[in-house]
Amino acid sequence: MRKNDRMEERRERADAARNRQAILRAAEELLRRYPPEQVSVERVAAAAGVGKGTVFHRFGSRAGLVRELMNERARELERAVAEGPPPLGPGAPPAERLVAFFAEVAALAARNGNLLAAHEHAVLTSRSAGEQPREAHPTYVSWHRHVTGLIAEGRPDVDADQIAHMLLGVLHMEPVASRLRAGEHERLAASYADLVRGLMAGSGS
Amino acid sequence: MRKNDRMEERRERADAARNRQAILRAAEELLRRYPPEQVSVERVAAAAGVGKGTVFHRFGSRAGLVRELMNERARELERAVAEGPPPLGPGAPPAERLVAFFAEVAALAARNGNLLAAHEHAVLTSRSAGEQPREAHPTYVSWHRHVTGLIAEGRPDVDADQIAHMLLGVLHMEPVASRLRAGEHERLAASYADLVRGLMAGSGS
DNA sequence: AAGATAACTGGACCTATGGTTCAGTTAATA
DNA sequence: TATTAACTGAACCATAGGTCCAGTTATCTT
Repeated sequence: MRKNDRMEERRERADAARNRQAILRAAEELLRRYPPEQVSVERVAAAAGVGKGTVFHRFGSRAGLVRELMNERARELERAVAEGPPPLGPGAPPAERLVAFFAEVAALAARNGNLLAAHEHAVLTSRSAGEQPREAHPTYVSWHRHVTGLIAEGRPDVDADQIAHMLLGVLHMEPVASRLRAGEHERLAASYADLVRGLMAGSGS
Repeated sequence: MRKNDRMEERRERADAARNRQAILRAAEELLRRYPPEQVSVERVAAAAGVGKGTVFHRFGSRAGLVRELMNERARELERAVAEGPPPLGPGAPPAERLVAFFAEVAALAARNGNLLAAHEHAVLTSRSAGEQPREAHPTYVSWHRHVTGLIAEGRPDVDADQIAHMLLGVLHMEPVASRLRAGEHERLAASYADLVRGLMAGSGS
């Protein structure tokens, strides 16, 4: 029921949009080069050329900032999964869709260095109480639903919900993440494939 | 090359040993009842009836304290795995040993509430640089070696090392951990069994 | 175009917490 | 009982997330 695009525009002033981008890009750059615990909000603000208050005004908290960064990255994959060509998109058998999905996720994680670790770090060091845990993150929810659905399709006898959590959680493991940062995402994808194919092929016992 | 037990005793004065226990038990109790971020070192010290400096003198850092707590818990399982009766101990086929191992680990984690999360939290919030990451923890190394060996035994064609990291990492997932805290460790164990049996039954493709 | 309005900005300030220091205390040894 | 080395704990420090608010500025209204 909004009048037009100008009303939309009014939501964010031109200078605010500029600073928003500057902050996001600065955070991205710093996180690419340093471990999360060395990237304080203040440092991000300085690199973006704004005050610390601005960052908190726009993003609410450190966690909010990192979350925004993750959303940016995850949107593309989300679309490919929902409506792209098989095996990632609809049409292929569930086992192959899962294998493709995890390969894609691994590649995404590898391309984005410390982002996952940064999110973990941000959630854990957030002092404002209202911080949502990782599993409430829209992207996580969406991925989890996708994986759960595919598992259930191929293996109606297992606890798909739980196993989906387990498989997705792997990305947050430090030993896994460090290899990801080193670019070895194909190795992770291969192991995902072994696990998933084994699971989907198995029967009630 | 030590002379006798008394020399051993000299390493820790009677009052120190008492306080050491008091600190450990206080931390344990607090972690059972509150999430890790609400259990500051100072609060532990107060509950144990000692000063904060004492805690740091004995354990080096927050992470050191939690690590000690974890070691206490893990020792028993480690022994059962190395020399206990099958299927946990030697003698059973690798797939069954893995299933038994993960069931045991899940039960251990469930019994100890927030300990795993606390360790994660401690490592991440530690400000002293020298903190070892989780995968350098002796217990983790030992578990990882065990799992790697069993996987390799049954499936020489997969990346056992990597998959072992993935399977062990599951315990640190927040959605998994929260269910664990709620006592649902059998559900986790069942899913572990599904994954492991599928993996171990599968062949090269 | 000018005034009104609401949003944006940024730096001073607050607070929590992990960690350090060191002078005094006390258990073990000879 | 004297000596010594370890233990203790309270005051202190540094850092980083988060809050505040007075001044600024884009956008809307008339």
